[in-house]
Amino acid sequence: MEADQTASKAHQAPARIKRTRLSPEVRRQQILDAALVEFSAIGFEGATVEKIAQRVGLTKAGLYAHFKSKDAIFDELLASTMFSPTSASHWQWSEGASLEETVDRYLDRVYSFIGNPKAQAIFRLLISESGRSPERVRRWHEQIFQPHALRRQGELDECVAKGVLPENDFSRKFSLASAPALLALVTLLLVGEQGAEDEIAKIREGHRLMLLTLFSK
Amino acid sequence: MEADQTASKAHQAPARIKRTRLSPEVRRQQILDAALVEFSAIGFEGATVEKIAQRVGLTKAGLYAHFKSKDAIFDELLASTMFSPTSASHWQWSEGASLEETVDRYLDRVYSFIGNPKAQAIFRLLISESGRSPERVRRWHEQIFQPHALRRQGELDECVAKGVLPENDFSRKFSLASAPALLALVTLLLVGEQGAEDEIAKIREGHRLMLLTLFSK
Amino acid sequence: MEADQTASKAHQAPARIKRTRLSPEVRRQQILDAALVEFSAIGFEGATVEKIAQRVGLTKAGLYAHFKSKDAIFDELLASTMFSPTSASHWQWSEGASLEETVDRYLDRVYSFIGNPKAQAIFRLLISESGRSPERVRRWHEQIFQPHALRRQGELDECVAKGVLPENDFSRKFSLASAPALLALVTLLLVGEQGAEDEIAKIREGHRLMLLTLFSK
Amino acid sequence: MEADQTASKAHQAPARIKRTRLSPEVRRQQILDAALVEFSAIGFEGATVEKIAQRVGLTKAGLYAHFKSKDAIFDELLASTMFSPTSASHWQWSEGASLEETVDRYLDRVYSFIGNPKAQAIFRLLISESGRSPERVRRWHEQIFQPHALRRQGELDECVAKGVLPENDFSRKFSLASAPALLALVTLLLVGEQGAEDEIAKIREGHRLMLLTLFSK
DNA sequence: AATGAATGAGACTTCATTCAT
DNA sequence: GATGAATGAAGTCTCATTCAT
Repeated sequence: MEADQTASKAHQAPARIKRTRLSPEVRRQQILDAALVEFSAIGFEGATVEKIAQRVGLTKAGLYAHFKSKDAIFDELLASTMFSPTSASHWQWSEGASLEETVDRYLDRVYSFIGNPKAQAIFRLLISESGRSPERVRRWHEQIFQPHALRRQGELDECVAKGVLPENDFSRKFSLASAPALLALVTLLLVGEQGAEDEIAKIREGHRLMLLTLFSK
Repeated sequence: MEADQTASKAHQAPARIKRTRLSPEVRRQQILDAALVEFSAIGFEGATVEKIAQRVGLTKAGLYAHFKSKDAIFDELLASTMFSPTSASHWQWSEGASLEETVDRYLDRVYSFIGNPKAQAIFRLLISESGRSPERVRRWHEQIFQPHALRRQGELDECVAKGVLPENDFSRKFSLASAPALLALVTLLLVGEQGAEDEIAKIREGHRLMLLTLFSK
Repeated sequence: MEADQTASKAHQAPARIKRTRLSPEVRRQQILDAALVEFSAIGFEGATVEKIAQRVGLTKAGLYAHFKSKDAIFDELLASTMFSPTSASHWQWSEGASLEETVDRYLDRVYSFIGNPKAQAIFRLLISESGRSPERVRRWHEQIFQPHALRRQGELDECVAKGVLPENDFSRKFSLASAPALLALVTLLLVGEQGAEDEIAKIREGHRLMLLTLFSK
Repeated sequence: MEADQTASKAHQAPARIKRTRLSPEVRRQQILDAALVEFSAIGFEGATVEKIAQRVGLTKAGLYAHFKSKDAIFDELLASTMFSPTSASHWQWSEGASLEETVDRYLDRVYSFIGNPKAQAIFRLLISESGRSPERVRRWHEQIFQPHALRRQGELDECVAKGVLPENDFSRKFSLASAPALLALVTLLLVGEQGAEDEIAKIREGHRLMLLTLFSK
């Protein structure tokens, strides 16, 4: 089956890069980057070692000098820190900031995050592979996502401590407050970058109102 | 690569039965059902026609008497009405129901829906294939999902009309009010049925509070 | 592999004929006719029972009511009298005919014969299958072609007896005198009906001169 | 359908050899050679990539490293110079040679040529595929055969210029003078090497007389 | 570290043929 | 006699992986 013509740009042109000799670490990282794009675009089974290699400017055999198998690439990909959704803080307290300012800053960060192709790729890959490799995905959730979630919650808690946000059921569970952003991300994937802009804007606006309402007082 | 041992039960050893002759309508539906399970479990590329056929109790060639190609199965799957998330109403107004009762009834339905393996399969498939076949997924969104969303919003509107729910920014956009359920669905997929129960319960509880807060007054 | 677009017209449109109930003999003959077209066009291996059946307005299974197997069709085809190159006489003596008249009458018949799509199909089929089934083709040569050759030679002999043609080495071997017609037939197959007209005309003219020369005196 | 037991020797059980690594040029040529044998023996559709590969001592996948598809092999086969009927001259003038000597030398060459299994294979393949791929065969005729024919005619012309052969309608069209050899080739294919010897001898004898007669004076 | 020819396994698809209706 | 669903075998092609260079 031919994939749609309109496949996302990120996945186009695995054009053969010039042959270069690079340090192992750099190569490994290049390969992981390339693999993320390919795996996310057509899934683990659909992706081919050949294309991943091409994307890095290697032959298949050359790639095998760095990774034992396609599977090993996938494993390392899920384990890699690059797979942490983000390291940038979302909820950031700043001296004398109002609730509105804090919420708007949060929205800026989180909607910028979901617009990031890499984040989209990671999300798609995880959902896709949750069927084929539930164990690995669960492991990712525990080892990569949970710590990330703790950091996010920690940020929120600090905002509460500083009095910028109220202490209530909603500030106690950051993920609930983020749920609309997940809706936006899913919409983005299902509808595509182009068609989703309006819808995303609406979701974001609703998200803003919601946060202001839930965090009011 | 072998998929994890723990792969969801839905995706297991199909049993081969003796040669049976069925009407095209029945067979086609059987095939679509089987295909949904397989595609969702390992993606379109990973799924094999052989297994889909086995699951239906047919040989590969038998399957090809009903569908022109693997691709055609996928196409029809996305187009089939069965792919409409659900036809049961979510927001249901009833004479003299309180806000709490209405919200609880909604939560019952929506969390029962996301617990449904078929719904999970559809969601996973759509996200997975949004990379490989964005056009087809977009089409699904337009032709299958949008009408569904309109029905849901219509239900909500009726509750507002009957005075059960207030008219405000949140009742005007049902998807916003559903966002936490999406979070629950994603959590379910990433963590697995077993491990996610507690988390789901927490999300649901937060969801409930959120709705009561947003719809209060 | 897709065959050329330009495939000979004779092989086009195996359009489904209306379903009719016919006597076995008629059906068998229809099937043989259809099989000749298909076999000749793409060879025994390339031809499909399905298409042969369609061409007759039957389903595959229906065809099997008349022939035990694809192979049996082929066998009967080679054995059928229809496979005799022609039953019309080539060399025909007539009272007081001149050499030129006799030769021209012969040329009319033989060049009309090689222009006949059925004759072309038979020739192509025999050459093609001489690799796959040499035994069967040899049998055809013995049992179908040789008698035919004898008849042709008999006709020639009669012309000699009547004094229309001289008795010499060339009148003793009709096939030698026909060789240029074979050249024309092969040219026709290799170049196609359209492109070969001029060439055929030239060959025929040469053929005429040759016969007049060899049979002169 | 099993082909006859008596299928020509050229088309028999290929032996598998250990893994060998050869240069692309060598392999490609090996593959083309093998393909000619297989295609000619059972036609393009009947031939299998597996057998062609085996004949070369490769696996299917190995073969696909050199050719994109079965079709591509066929294309290149028809285009390859090896497909030129022969490069050796047929009509060769030599100082003071008599007509008889010149004719006999010609007959030696041309009957040796049609006895060559490769020539037979090419002829059979072209006739067979003239149904399935008329365009390609026509192209072969134009680009490969025509130049060959010109060379042959040129040789004849030189014999005329040197006074060895007369200038007349028959020396002006070499193909006419060759027609009996074509008859011999076709007889060879239809009857088989063994059974045709006598017949071939007779045709050749007739051919000789014919040439001497037509070229006399 | 890198290549490219080679491999074995397996995927999709087609087809001659059967069988219950 | 005819049908259409079903089958088993086989064919083309792809792909992860190996190995000699």
